[in-house]
Amino acid sequence: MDNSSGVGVIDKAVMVLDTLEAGPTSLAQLVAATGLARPTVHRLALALVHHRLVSRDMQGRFVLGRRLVELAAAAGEDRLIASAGPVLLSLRDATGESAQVFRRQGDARVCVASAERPVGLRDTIPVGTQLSMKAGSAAQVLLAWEDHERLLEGLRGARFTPTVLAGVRRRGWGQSLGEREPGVASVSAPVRGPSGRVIAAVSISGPIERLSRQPGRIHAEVVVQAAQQLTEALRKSND
Amino acid sequence: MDNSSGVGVIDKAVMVLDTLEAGPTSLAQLVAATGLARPTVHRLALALVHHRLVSRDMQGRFVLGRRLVELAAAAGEDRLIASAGPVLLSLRDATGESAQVFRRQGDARVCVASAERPVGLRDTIPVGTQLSMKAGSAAQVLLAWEDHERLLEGLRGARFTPTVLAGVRRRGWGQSLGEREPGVASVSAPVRGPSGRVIAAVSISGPIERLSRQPGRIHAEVVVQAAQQLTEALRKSND
DNA sequence: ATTGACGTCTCAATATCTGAGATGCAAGTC
DNA sequence: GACTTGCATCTCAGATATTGAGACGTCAAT
Repeated sequence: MDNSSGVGVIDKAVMVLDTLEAGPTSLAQLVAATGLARPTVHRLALALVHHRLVSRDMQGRFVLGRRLVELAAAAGEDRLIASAGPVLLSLRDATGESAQVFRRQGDARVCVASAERPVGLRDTIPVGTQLSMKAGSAAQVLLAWEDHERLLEGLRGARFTPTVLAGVRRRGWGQSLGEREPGVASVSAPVRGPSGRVIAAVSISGPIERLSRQPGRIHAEVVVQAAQQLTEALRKSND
Repeated sequence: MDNSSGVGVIDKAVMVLDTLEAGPTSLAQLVAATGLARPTVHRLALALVHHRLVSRDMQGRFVLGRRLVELAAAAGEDRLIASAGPVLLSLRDATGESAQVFRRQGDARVCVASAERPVGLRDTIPVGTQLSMKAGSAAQVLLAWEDHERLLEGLRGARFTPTVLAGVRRRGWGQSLGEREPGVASVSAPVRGPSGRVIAAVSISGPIERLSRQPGRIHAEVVVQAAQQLTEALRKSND
């Protein structure tokens, strides 16, 4: 494989990062592994330290830095949001309701993607909105597959019960009526990461009058399908 | 803050990565955000794409790349291993037994750090060793706090039972006698990440003759303390 | 058909990067 | 204590890699 990108300094800096992937590495070892001149490696490594892409351990060895974890988190978020767009548009059109993707963030859930029903009575949840983990079908789904203790902690003060969460796990989806806001119904299903763990929830929401008092009966199938499409899309873009 | 590292190309490349942290960005937007000349940004961005630190979405916009996730995973592993060393040495000395840290990897657990008892009858588990998730106190601890379905899946074919795992959750530690290997006893406790989730297990292991048929009764306290020290060390190095 | 915005490419000029060699320090050996 | 070795850090003359103005191609809007 041609390893030259056309920008020599970046090629060399990446050689340093690649070498550090194996673990803490002294300057001498970096020189040996990269084949570069010692002052060159020294200067590049210090530049990467300056930008927190690399740091130094107690023995002065170079190690990969925290900034990489920050950038990686942003990269992961990008992929979820990129994949969610078309899936939510399809779901909105199939159901005629607004559709969203939520992620958990501590004691709240955050809307990270949204496709709104364009006309008439509709539930509007702008991207970035933080909602409670104590109410709503998305909260149920984000909680249902947590470990026992976190599940019990999450249920404290919640508008739903352990029995409801057991139902969510059995059926693979959740529904709510007026939990987050009077008059609003919703249906949600889990998005799973490559390891199978629930990382997000796909939801539709709208007025009870239109979604009925059993919104899951009508809409669960397409919501579950949309969530599975998103799970598949994320798995594929890992390859 | 002085933003110049002494290597101009790296400074500029990092400006591009920093800008992309906010999400998919066109070339024009990168030019505006970085203040660099258009061909410069173009060349640097293509070089980062070449090394998979950046990629392009369906609209041709630049996005943070998958290589960052790979490097971040390595960075995380580095920190666990770096923090584990002194903790395991203390634990080995306090108990007189070999001490290890295990992480889960699919259907196996892997020893990522180890401090061996130097003399006499001892249990040796070299770093990198893969062991079963179906036997041993570390397997119990890595499994006990999983969600209900993953917990049930993990119990299939296991040498321990749901009742044993409930005890692990209640006490905060697990013990085993001859599960992984006849004549070997072990005690393990959970290491938790910043979100509180179990990410690794601290263990001691040795002959039943020395550890007794109730190794937890004697050693659980220091194993739990060692695991909590490691949890704290990881939390601190996030700041 | 024309215009404007954007992405991509070229290449002369020069600013940056390189790396040989020097220096400082710590650890090991005698 | 003196000496040697190995490693990290620093300097700076010279080479070259990088820069960015300008050209070109494409596409969407008018």
